[in-house]
Amino acid sequence: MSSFNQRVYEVVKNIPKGKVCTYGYIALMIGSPRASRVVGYALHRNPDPQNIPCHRVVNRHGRLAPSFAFGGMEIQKQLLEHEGIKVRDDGTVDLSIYMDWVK
DNA sequence: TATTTGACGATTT
DNA sequence: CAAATCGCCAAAT
Repeated sequence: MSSFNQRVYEVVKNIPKGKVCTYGYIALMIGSPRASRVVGYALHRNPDPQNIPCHRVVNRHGRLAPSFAFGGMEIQKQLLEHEGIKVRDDGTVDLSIYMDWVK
């Protein structure tokens, strides 16, 4: 119980619809501000894709995962737009707008 | 069982 | 201002 991965999973689930979050912030929420790496890796394994909308998680620049996201950035981009999030051609989102829920 | 690496981020040099 | 290094934890080899 209380595994690291579990906490990441819970925080990501807690992300409001139409908003995004960064790996670093999730790490901060679980109590390890420097475990952003582990957060990303935890989502990489994605133990529960049904409840873990990885497409809502971006890096601190608001950029989507460049390597891969469940099939391609295009899909992620569409999912984000589907939630009402504007995604630039670069695959970046305005953290000033979509991250204000934490502030 | 031990070592290496991996969707990142902050700090230090 | 830029580059390099440290920190975090788990999974794969």
